[in-house]
Amino acid sequence: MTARKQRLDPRKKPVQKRSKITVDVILLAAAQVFESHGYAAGTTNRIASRAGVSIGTLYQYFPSKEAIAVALLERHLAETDHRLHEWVGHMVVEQHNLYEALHDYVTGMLEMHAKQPRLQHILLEETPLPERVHQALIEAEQHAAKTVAGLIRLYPEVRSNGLEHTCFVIVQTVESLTHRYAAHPDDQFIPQAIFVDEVVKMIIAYLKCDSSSL
Amino acid sequence: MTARKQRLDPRKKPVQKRSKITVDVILLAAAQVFESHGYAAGTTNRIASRAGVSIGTLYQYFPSKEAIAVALLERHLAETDHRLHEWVGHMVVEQHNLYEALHDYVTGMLEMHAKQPRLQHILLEETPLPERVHQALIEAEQHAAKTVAGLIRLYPEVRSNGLEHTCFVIVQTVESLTHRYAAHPDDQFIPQAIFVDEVVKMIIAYLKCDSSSL
DNA sequence: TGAAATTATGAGCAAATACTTAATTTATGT
DNA sequence: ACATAAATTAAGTATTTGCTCATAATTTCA
Repeated sequence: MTARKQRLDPRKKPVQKRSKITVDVILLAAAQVFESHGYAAGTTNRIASRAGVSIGTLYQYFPSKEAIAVALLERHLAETDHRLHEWVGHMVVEQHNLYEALHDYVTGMLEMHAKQPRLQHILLEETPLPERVHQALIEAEQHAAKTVAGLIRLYPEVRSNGLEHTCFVIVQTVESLTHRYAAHPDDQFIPQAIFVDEVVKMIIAYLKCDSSSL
Repeated sequence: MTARKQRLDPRKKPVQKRSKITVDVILLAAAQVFESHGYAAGTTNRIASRAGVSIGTLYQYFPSKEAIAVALLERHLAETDHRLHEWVGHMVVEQHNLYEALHDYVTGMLEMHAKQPRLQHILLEETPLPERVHQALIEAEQHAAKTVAGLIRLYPEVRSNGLEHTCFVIVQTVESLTHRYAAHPDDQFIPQAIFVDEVVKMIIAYLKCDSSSL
């Protein structure tokens, strides 16, 4: 439970096929254990046991419990980034209008967050993460904001003044709302289709609005 | 560390002035300790020590560590609710236009979340809370949505169709965005005034927009 | 005053927990 | 086949944690 955190690198990196599988199995088990027990109660022994691997093996490839959580999160970050670029690719190829483009974006983010909502929540909020991971998260978000801005800028109906701030708010909004919606899928009284539509409507209105509208 | 959770009620409720002070001191200390150590590392012994009270005394008035966190959170919930009703009072008395009203609302929520952002984050996200607390949180949010809807409805420039869903999205948006903004006050590259203004602008645009705007 | 009720004490327990290490098994390449 | 490197094992350590309980101090009120 204590933060010893002496070792920062794993003792071994997997070189044989066997151990690469072991690492994968451990991460898979960790995801399941964290998902069903939370971070604090997701003990390393339980993870090892679930992976069908001895606790010693686990500590060969992960220097600490924290390292496991970080590895899991990095995976998720990479996937989100991949998803975003996939979206950009689609937008460039197919000629979508603004509504369709934003609809795709919001839907994609919602699906992203809906995948393992509890695990993501645990990793992002319940787990005390090292500073560098927080930095990485912030940078990823800023990168996303720029990417979105680059695409949105192309649509003529979008007002151009203050687009910097506007896109920041939009990315934050989509991120927050989809995260929130996906995190509590049960106690929502709005169906997903309507929810996505409303969010898109709000963003479009925001993008078009005259800034002199007191 | 373990979740024993046998006892659900405190052994004693404070009846003398002395013990009432003790309870307050414990809660104050708990807030400080959680804020600086997080939930897991915010041990009951540390809380008692910080409060200048023996660990036994702490357990006279709080049956478990969890109970302390819940008490702290209930305090915060009550304050939020108070704040909301105060806002409604102001709106009814003074005749604000839509922009002013929403500006007050967003600012109020932001101040609310900015008060002890780290503590709130720890209590809301890092702490494993019992189900009934989650229920209370959801109910509080729905209550807030209805209150906001009741006020917004009065403004003639607001479109009337689908206001149910619209207000749900608005409350979620304000809640999420202010929470997020307040949680990471350092790494924001948008000043607070501009942030609030942008959010209000978005909401107003959303409230006015024609729903047939593909 | 003095006895009953309330409040405070803190050493210590039982139950974890993250992690180590010495020994063993399995794979690799020649 | 065989020596070396890689991978796995699981019993065990040191530490921490939430919490109890027997005792003592203080307050209340007759």
